[in-house]
Amino acid sequence: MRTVLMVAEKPSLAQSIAKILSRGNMSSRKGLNGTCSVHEYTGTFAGQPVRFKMTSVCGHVMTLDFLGKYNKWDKVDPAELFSQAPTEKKEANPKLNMVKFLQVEGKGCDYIVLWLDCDKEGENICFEVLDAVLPIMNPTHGGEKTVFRARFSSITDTDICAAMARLGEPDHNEALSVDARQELDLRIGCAFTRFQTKYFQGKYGNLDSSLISFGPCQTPTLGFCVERHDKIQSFKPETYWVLQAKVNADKDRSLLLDWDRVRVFDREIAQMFLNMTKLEKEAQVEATSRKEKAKQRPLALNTVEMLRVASSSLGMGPQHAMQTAERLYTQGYISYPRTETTHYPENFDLKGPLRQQANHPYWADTVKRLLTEGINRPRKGHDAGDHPPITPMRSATEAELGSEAWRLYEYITRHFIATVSYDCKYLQSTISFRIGPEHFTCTGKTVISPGFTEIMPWQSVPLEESLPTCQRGDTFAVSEIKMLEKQTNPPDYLTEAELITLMEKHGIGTDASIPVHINNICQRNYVTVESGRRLKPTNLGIVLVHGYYKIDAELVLPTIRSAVEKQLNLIAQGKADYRQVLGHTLDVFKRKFHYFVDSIAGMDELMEVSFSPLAATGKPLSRCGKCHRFMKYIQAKPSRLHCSHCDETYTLPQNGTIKLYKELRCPLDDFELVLWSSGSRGKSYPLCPYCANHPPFRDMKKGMGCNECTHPTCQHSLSMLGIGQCVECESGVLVLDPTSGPKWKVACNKCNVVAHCFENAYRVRVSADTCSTCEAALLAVDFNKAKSPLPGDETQHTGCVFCDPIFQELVELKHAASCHPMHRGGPGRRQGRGRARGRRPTVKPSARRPKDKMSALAAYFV
DNA sequence: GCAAGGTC
Repeated sequence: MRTVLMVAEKPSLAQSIAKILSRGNMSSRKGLNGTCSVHEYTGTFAGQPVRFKMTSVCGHVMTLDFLGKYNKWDKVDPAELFSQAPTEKKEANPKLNMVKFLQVEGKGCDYIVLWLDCDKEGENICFEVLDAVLPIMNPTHGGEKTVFRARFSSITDTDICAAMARLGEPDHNEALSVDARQELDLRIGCAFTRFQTKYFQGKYGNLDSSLISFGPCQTPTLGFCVERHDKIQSFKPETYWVLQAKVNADKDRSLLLDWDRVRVFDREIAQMFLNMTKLEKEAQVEATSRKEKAKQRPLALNTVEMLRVASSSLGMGPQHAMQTAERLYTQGYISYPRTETTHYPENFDLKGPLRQQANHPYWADTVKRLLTEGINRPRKGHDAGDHPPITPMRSATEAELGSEAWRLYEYITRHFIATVSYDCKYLQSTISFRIGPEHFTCTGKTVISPGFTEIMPWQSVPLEESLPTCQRGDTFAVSEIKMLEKQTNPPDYLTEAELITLMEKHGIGTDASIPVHINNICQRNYVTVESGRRLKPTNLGIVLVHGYYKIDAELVLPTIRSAVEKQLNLIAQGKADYRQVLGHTLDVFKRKFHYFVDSIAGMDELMEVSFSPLAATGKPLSRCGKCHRFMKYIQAKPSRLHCSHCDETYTLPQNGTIKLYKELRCPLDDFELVLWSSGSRGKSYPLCPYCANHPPFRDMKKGMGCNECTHPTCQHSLSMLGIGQCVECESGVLVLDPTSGPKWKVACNKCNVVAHCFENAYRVRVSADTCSTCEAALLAVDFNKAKSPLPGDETQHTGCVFCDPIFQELVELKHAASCHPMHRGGPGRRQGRGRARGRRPTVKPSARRPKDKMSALAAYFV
């Protein structure tokens, strides 16, 4: 029997499609990556009995990147990234082993049906799947067609079955347009980002961002926030005047009337109107009206609307809201949370999910009434052909979800119930008055039936006192008429919800990527989130956007994305050649890039105002090995040392503190050593600023400290302080931390394993002798007489940390605490001591040879 | 270390 392989874009879709096509008669198993499942069933295909294997990928299989050597920032001129630098496709998520998985499942298959999402990205993934699978599938049977594309516009029985009945072919042009987009985004984004980052970081010490990034989505996103900031800055308040009148409605009630002119900006004119009206005793009713109005029930919920409400009403940022929604989805509480669609499919079961809410303590009454009296037909929304709108899938309580997830779930559920509820109906009454020659109006709203606002109380029509009944010609006594002086107010900073709306409107990002872009501009310190989730640009954010405006406004305008997308659409429609469009667009941006580089002084002028030059930043810390003057320690990210005399910058390890290490010097280059520490519960090691940036030996990499240095005789090196192989990781070595006493530590130089040992010993040294059992270096430990835990009044003992029975009591294995609580812990403690008995690290003689001039010279004197 | 797009 022949086999048909079918591939969807995500595991959840593979399951729903397989369920529909097999009519629930399938067997499922997990694939080798543990994430994707394979659903199998039998049926007919091309007029023959076949075995179907339905599975999925997890989004894109591949991602685009530069060849490895072009990812070295200091070796490649960013301008090369526009054309010379070759790109390659890499597996998007190596952990998922997607290519291997597809090949294992695709081996021996005769046909393939592609069920990827029906958008351009999905079309592109079709070809990623084909690239992986076609080479290992069975050879075709005499030119017979073997590759099919299923096109569906919703995940419903009818649609899926119809798609299966008329399979087509994948659209290569659409896929190519995505290839072009990927290459453009990569080349343009990386070139600008690298140039800006290097240029400004090399000049300023307090930029407080480790990366000055640029991108066709993130930069316009920042642009929106700065645009609002500029409006606030340039706002000039204006004084205006309004007339306010009060009339007596009943014995003890007065009505406040609104002036039909609203306001005037000239005091004298306002005064004139006041003079004309203030002597009037009565207000004449000129007209009355009563209109029934409706406030519409909401459209079915899609992702962006959910994110807007999460931000504005729940105070939950988009990234966090999305994570929460995804968790609710995987736990089966809500439907798939990434969708653009606001229209329920025609045969969508609305009553099923509603019934599940019928006993919920918060909304049972409303739901029961809807079920007995009949639900309302939902409004016609937009069908993007992706997934149905977001709906609750089963009832839940706050206790089982936890308060954060509950609040989002509660909103989704209330929104869903509201979509099948009735519109809110209210009566709007208006009375038009005349006082002297001036006209005034009074309006009032009374609710006739609350409809959906019962389940969405925050949407209710505010309660107002009803207006008195009256008719044309009636008069009311004027109780007060006065002139008020007011001022126009500046707009406030952009709310996250407003930003989402702007991004959606201009086509910046997608429902899935909008939260990422917003998160990016926060993390890069371009904006901060203020109260009410308003986004206030930082100095850095403002300077960047103003700089782009000055040099080339197109770099920050929202049209930067849509203009390129227009070109890409031509590829997708087969109206333009992929190579030509790509080449042309790259050429345009290459010119923009060169112009930007040439004009960077314009942005730099703005930087100068807000930031301080490297030489003026930081505190003197340690001495340079070349000029022997003090270098300044710049704490702001990325933390580094700067020698203003030599005009050199040395980057330091991040996320820790740096101190001077007893004025000790590196024997290779004479630089003073510094001590890096991740905190009292973490680990610390000395490092040479020069070696960390210019690794002295072949087997050393950038950023390494003395605990990884293979210098044969330096007292701080791995060779002198290393004890034995790490108990947990593959390549690490446990190294004595010479600064840790009296709470001595031995820490792995690769992972976060730390052993606390010999508390209160006053001296711990690594001996030249090794353990006869495990070859680890022996430790010589000296205690004070009073504090010695050693047996028989001994104060000194030399032994192996792993094997010595006396030492075993004095050593405790732990993991270093990192700065962020999320990263604490690390791999679990192994059973027993694992392969704790490590060899003493040996250094290959070839590795000892110093590599660069400076250290070669110094090594000569060692 | 960089983009934006999928998805987990």
